[in-house]
Amino acid sequence: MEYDIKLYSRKSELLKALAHPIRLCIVRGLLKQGSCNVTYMEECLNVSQSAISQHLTKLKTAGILRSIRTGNTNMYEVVDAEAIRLIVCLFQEEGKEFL
Amino acid sequence: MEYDIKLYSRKSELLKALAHPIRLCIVRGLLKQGSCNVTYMEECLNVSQSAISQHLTKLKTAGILRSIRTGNTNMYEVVDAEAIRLIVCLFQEEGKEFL
DNA sequence: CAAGAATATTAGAAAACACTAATATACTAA
DNA sequence: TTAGTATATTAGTGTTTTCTAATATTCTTG
Repeated sequence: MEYDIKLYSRKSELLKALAHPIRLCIVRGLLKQGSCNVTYMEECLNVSQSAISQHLTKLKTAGILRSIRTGNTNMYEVVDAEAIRLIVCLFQEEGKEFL
Repeated sequence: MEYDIKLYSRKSELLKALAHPIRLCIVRGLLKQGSCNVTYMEECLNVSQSAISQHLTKLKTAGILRSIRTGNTNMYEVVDAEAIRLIVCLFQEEGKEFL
């Protein structure tokens, strides 16, 4: 049992970033529908604007999402391949497709 | 973006349980070598006995590990299929085998 | 320009986490 | 039975997380 701190810290940072029901739903939702803006998420998830925004910031800081501003709205999308793999794995039920 | 709270909470609990470098190392180590006891982990990871024990408890509570007591020592092993899938996915590097 | 819409940021409080130090429990062996 | 070994539990403390409420920033539009 080798403890490569760097490796395990990096991997667990990824897990931590995803380890919240709202963030998990956001990332999976984005994977399913490509991209969307903050207000839409706010309405769907029924969570305050500030809370959503803070979760998005966390996901962005972790390198999982990026945002593209178009005028007044900010579209988010998933960009981290490892996160995508993980989500797909996490939600693949035996015998079912994910997307 | 449907927010099935139950589903996402359950999944994020699993992620949270794994989202710590020491716990991640423990679970992956156990996957690699089948099972091992607390003292061994303590020495390998160079973490205090109490800390290890507390992490193990957390993993056990999450249903990821179980322990089998034999006399004086407690052997732990991974029992959660979903956790195994996740770890394998997380550590599979492109083009490489995991185990 | 003024008002409104979309989003981000900040401050602060409550809860959860992770560690240490100390102690408890349970078994083994002299 | 006493000492030692392996592990668990508890209490306490500092840190991190997550939320709300308030405010700030940026754009758009009348």
